[in-house]
Amino acid sequence: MNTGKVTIHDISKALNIDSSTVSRALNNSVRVSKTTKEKILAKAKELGYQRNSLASNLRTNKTNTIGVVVPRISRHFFSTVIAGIEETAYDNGYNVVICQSLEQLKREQIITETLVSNRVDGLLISISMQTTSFEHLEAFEGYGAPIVFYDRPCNFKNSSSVSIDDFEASFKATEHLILQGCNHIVHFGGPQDITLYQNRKEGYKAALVKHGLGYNPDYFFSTKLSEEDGVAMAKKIVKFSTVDGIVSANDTAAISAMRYLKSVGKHIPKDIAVVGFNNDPISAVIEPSLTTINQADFNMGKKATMILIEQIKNNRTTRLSVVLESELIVRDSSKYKND
Amino acid sequence: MNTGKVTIHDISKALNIDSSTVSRALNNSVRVSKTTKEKILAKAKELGYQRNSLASNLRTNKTNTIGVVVPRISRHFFSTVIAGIEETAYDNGYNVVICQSLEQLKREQIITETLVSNRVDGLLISISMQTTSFEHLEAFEGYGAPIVFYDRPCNFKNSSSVSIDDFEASFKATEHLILQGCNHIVHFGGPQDITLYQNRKEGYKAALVKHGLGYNPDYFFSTKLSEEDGVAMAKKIVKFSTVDGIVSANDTAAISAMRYLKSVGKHIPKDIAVVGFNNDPISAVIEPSLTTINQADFNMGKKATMILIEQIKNNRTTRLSVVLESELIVRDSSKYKND
DNA sequence: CTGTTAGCGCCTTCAC
DNA sequence: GTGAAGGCGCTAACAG
Repeated sequence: MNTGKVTIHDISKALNIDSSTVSRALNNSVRVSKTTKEKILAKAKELGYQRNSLASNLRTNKTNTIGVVVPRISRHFFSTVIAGIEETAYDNGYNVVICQSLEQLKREQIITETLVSNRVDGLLISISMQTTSFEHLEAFEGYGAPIVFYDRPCNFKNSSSVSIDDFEASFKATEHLILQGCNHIVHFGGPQDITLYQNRKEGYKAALVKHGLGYNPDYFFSTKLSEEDGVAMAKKIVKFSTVDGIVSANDTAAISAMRYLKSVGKHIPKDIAVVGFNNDPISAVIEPSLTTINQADFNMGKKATMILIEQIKNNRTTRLSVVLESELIVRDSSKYKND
Repeated sequence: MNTGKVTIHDISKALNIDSSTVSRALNNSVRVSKTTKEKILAKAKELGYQRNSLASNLRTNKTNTIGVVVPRISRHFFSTVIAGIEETAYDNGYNVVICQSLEQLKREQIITETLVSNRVDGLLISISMQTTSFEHLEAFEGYGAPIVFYDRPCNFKNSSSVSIDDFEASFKATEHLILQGCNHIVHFGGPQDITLYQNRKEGYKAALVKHGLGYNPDYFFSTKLSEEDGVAMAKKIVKFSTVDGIVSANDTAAISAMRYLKSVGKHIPKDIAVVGFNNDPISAVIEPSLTTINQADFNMGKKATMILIEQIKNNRTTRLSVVLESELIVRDSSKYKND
């Protein structure tokens, strides 16, 4: 085994075949005879040849790599999206570079600059919560790399986006509780300057109205949906003894609220039914009674990647906006009970 | 703004300065006058120049990039390790490429081949559960890239590893339960052909022996520690009405067992105390009574990266084995109760 | 301080 | 089917 700095020229010399032929053989070109191809492959293996993608990418001006920017990989929703991205990318012969912005604009800028300087063929990005301007993304268009936004859509030049219909998802969740017999449904809403959370609130309202329940402002909360917020809201609810349902705009608040409610003797879901978004399976192990709205996570990754690859291949950036259907997952809370 | 294919030569021509000087200026070399440096930087900005790292890396034969192979990013333990890796890498001017093996050898092989062909400067890897031979890692040594194993140590050439002392962690957990007054402690063990799980079992035994409780084979289970395994073991425990403590070799089994036990009226932690490894914070929201052994996750990432960078810089691969201390996190189950 | 020269490893016309 | 030649964009001697 060699020291590893083996190049096509080493193979070329060892075999007395020109390096261009070696290159062709290594790329499985049809214009090389089967016998020489075999000879070359054998020698390459013997010498421990390792292709240098830097050189080849420089020459061909493409990297077969997709850059992915994600706010935080540890969030269940995002790691599932990534799974969908990776599957689709690998199936189509692309590599994936995953980077976390940690919801910081500064980091997002550094990351995207690195991706640009490494000339990824395209970008999949869910922008950070701090991101309001998009100059750092212009460089991608600059060298012809298409951009697809996922989950957090953006109006940026000719870029496309894939997301879900928040209004519809929230509507579905609320209607589900109504059909279960809930009459006093609370909404744990997020910051109302974010479109996504506005839409979730509107979906909640629309479902109430449709079923003749009417919207009660006392039943609407707007917080950052943290663990603490969940507990605080649960405490308020205990005072409204009539509340029999919660539609939470995220999972964190839903779960911590449930936990608090149970600790004070409220039975879930008999007394109060809860719906959250994108619950980690681990919460289902512990709280099977928590109903979930699935944001089409895996499919979102697949769809976004498919669109991106299509644009890379056809060398164009046509604006495209895909809205995926959300899915209501109702768990069976009796799973472990009837043994 | 240009189409983006701007090179140093374009700047060179526009300014009538040689491209080598442009290159130096762009790299902030001291051997360029301040005035020309400013002129060059201004023109670069004006033309929308974007450095091509492919070319530069090819030339310098280094990429300033660390490859990271992780079994699964969605697992809380690993995503925390990654946070530690990223922080350390960025602070030292390195980029990070994260790849998931999904515990599959096949994928690990493909991933490492890509990392090699892209000539990462070093590798951080936690091998997949399927990995028993290491040929696919030889290419790294081949071109001089050091390897550091984290969490799952390996005897591979001159590579280093960073892990925790599983024996000590398990011992600590078991002793903790004993000191709480538990006399009949069960161990949910993993596959015993894996050293890690052997060590955890031995730590459990040693603590029992130290405190004069003795090891009872009926109290030891060996499974894959899945959710279903957790429930199945919990069911068995219910039959041993004496059991008052569980040391689980992972979190999944611990959590699902707890859930089952509670569903059949066992109170946690009064009737049965449970310790698991690396619980996701989400489980703490729902089950604060679950005690946790923290595998020094963030620090493991930091430490492994520091070692790797040190080896990259000094261009050597000295075998190093670092064992980090684990930490017992005892939660307060009354957190939400006394309101 | 700046220019000249050469080449990193690979691929791709263009010949033959 | 194979070889010769040139260059992707950048940097590192070596001069001056």
